[in-house]
Amino acid sequence: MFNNLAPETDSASAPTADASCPKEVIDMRKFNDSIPLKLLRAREATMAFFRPILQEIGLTEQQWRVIRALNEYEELESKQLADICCILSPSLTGIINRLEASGHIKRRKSTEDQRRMLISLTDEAKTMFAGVSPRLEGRYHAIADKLSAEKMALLHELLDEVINLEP
Amino acid sequence: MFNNLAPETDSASAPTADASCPKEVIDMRKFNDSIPLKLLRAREATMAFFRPILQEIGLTEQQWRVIRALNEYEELESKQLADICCILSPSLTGIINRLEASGHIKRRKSTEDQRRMLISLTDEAKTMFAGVSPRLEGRYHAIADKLSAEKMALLHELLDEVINLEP
DNA sequence: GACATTTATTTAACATATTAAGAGATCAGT
DNA sequence: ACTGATCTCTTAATATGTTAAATAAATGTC
Repeated sequence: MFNNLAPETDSASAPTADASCPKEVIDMRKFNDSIPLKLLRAREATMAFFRPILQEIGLTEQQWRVIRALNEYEELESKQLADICCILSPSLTGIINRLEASGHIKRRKSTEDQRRMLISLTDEAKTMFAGVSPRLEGRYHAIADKLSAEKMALLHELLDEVINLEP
Repeated sequence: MFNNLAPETDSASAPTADASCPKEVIDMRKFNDSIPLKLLRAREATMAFFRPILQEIGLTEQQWRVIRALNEYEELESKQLADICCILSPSLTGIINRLEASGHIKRRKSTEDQRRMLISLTDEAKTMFAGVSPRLEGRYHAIADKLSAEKMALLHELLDEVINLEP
């Protein structure tokens, strides 16, 4: 039997601790124990520290990720950018277009391989990045402080291992 | 899905080790050390275990999350579902509509509060869930095995702490 | 050197994320 | 009972996620 019944009231059954879980389904994880969901929630929790600042400067998470990568690698191909930023190519196409239209990035074609598109930040974007980056770094430190540096380091290690998992 | 960086060909600058990094910014994290990005990558890595199965049955991640929650809580309000599944209400509206159109869920209005929409699985969806769930559980165990149960438990603890962080 | 095969990027079609605003229902205080 | 605030859900507008397919340039093979 796979269905475990939640207690029924009319409108809502709260996330019950449910101590009456039968042994046949003892290994069945509860909904909230899902690792992918927890990773999603954890990401939301951390992004909550940065979102207000990004919203203030009118950039989305993904746009900032692209700008941050370009600030570090100077010039990148579209595919490299997609890999680094964890954004699929079709999504990146739109992001690049909008960032170019807003004057944050510039593009040129590789002279060797006409397929490749090389992307880099404009001077204005570099200046903007330098101005905003400290504030975001501050929020990052806030996270590390609240969690403790030790746990933060441990989390990094574990996440690296998870990232390297392959089906 | 997200491969590593391709080797540099054109004029693209590699992940600059940049020995000339001044001390003022010695604590500036490299791009790939961002916790939100790592959480995103880790989530991708884990979802890679499940995605093929979900694609096989023609359901998206979010749709499956909703179905999984309803299977556990039997009947939920739209807002409860949004909270549990970590999906914003406007997104959930569409998901609910599509899941209803495809015969996976049914909805009724609360008799007490005409604002509230109560949602539950159809019998067909319950049967489908019971059939597919074991396969997904198997993939879940594959993750736990590759990572080790101890690290898995540790990761759960750390993620719970991160989730409870507040700006 | 013609040809099928790869590779980088884009387009298309649909689903979801995000923020703001709107329509209805309920509740609080008067 | 009346008004205003609050709550639930939906709609709207824009941006991104996801898969498949198209385009064009480079590569490999015979």
